Amino acid sequence: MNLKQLSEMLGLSQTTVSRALNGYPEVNEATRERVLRAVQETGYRPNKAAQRLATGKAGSIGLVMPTAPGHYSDVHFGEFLTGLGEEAVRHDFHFVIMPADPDDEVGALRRLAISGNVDALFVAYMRGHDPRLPLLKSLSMPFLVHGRSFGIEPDYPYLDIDNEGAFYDATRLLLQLGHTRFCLLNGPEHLDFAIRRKKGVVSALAERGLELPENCTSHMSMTDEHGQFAMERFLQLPEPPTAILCSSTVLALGAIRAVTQAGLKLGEDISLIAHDDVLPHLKPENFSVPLTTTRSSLRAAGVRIAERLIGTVKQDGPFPEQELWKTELIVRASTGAAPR
Amino acid sequence: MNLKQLSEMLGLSQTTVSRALNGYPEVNEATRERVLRAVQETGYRPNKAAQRLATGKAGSIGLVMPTAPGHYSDVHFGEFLTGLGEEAVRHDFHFVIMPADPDDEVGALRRLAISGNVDALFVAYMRGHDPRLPLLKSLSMPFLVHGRSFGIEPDYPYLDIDNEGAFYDATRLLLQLGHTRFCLLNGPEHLDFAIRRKKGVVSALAERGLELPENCTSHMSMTDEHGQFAMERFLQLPEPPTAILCSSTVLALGAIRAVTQAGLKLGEDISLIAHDDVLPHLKPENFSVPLTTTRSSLRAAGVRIAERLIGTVKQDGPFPEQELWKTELIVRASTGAAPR
DNA sequence: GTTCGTTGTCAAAGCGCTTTGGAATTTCGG
DNA sequence: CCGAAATTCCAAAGCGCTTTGACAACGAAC
Repeated sequence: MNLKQLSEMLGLSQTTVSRALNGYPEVNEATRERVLRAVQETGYRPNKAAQRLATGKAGSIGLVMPTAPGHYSDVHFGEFLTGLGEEAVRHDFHFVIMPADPDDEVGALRRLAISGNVDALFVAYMRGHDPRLPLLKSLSMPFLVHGRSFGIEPDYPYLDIDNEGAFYDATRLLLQLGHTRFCLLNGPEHLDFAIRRKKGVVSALAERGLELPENCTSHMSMTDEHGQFAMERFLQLPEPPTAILCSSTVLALGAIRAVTQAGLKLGEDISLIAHDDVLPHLKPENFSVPLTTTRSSLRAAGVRIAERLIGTVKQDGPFPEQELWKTELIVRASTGAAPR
Repeated sequence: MNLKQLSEMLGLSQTTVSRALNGYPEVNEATRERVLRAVQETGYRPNKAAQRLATGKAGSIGLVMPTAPGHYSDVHFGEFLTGLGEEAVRHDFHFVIMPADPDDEVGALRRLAISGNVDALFVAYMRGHDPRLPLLKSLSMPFLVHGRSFGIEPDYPYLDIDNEGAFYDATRLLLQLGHTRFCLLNGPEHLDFAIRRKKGVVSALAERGLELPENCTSHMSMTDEHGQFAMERFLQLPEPPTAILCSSTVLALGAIRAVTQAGLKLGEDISLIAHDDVLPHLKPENFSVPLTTTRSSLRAAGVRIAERLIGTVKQDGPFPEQELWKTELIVRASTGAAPR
């Protein structure tokens, strides 16, 4: 069933039917009623490809999903996507997901953009000096960035959380509890959030005249295995840390395993604060020792990003170009006074 | 840059350029070279919407992502998607993801299908007597199902793992170890895999004249919280179980917490076997007591499904219509002889 | 009774691509 | 050197939709 058939069936022209469907005013209410009823009965749906070809829009936002053999799927990605989806479904938008090797993000993004398949672009996993940003700016297509790119003038639309502030606050709390030997379990070194979180820790320590030694920070993709591995290394240092900052509850899962296996008590021998993306399957309050966390819902960020992006495409704006969300520091049992 | 401009630039007709690009034989090699070079230089890419309109194909497979406020994002979904993506990227295919309320799966699927935006459909989270199956069959569009639908003649293309066999084998192992009191921590009741796994357990027990009482099975979405909650209930039964079967390592995570908090020893007081989808962030060998599991990689299934689906669209077939993968039963430390 | 807005409708052009049916050119056997 | 076959290219139609510009039909206004 296409427009032509439908209009013939109704004895109307395609124009009139199209207008009736798209809510144009210059069509008789009775006629519109009749058309709408026919659509109900026949189950007619406009062909999106044709619609896109004609209008240049088709209600889709594009994103690149990093994937490759050997590349870990990221729990955080799924959670974020759910948030995007939750909002998109309300507007009958969909996503075009282009899987791409992480080494070819720029190429994939360009292909996606000029494929004429999407109305707007979304990018995440920002890096320092991210090469996608110049591309995006040159593309004359709406886009929105989750995170920011350290080292590049923030003159692009983004939504980010205050990573630096979060880890600054967390570090200060641990300092107040008397800790002096810190370690940081961070995400991959090149990623923007990792850079900023480290910065937060370093500057809080600096205020007390302390440093974060190179061998007390570890950068890795955020799996529990990596967390355990790194924590084991930390515990073997000549002066092992008493305070741990951790970029994800997933990392914390592994790190805590290492702590326990070393016969240490979390919240007594070792204090730990993790960043909590509010992953539904991994709640900090459910850890055997409930975790003190800096919290910001990844999913909520997804919802908001979809909202802004869709709004931009539909020209519902204006939206704030930049948003920086504060995180909450929630104290639970994994932090305690430094052992003496 | 579009075809017309490109062809004018080259002094050729659109036809010739199009043919040169799409590998048709009736074009001079020298001409083809020239066209290809021009494409390189200009960065020309065909408009997918136009291509789709003209050919009816555009290299995309559609899937519905269940999502709603309050609906848990599912780790398994992300992992599976990564597998799909890994294969799709090799063929320059992409996904169109339509988010939809779980209550409106059928409607969303229909909309996606007749939107003219996808070449093939993929569905997962199959239920018993799944209403999407009749729809899919009536749609005259290639599709592939992950899982099966209990109660419907399996005359549709699917890829599934042998859920019943897996849990049958796991139960037998526990029986051989002398266990007699079993509990099953299962996924949502209406889902096909849950139905079959339960069936596997029940039939293995039946062979020994045992039953699985109603209050010894629990159906819920697979988060660690639910796992813990259900396990706590099981442990309060008048005759608590010594053997646990568990539909996911995520559930196991919570269940084990409950076991530990009850002061029981895993692998001694309680034996547990979980199904392992090979989630990279949750490896059974990394549990404090390494987990005995039935294993089948969800990601590998994703790769295979994409391979078949893309092959079908490209008419590369023939592919087997149905595939049933065996799982591996891997014994680790979480299973031991029944306590006496 | 003519003119002028309104209102409801339509025919046709155009979006960027593929593909059909033919035309122009080249090749080659006889 | 001619006619047929093979090669190389082109003009135009068509995919399903939106949108522009125009046209009847109808009162209202002069």
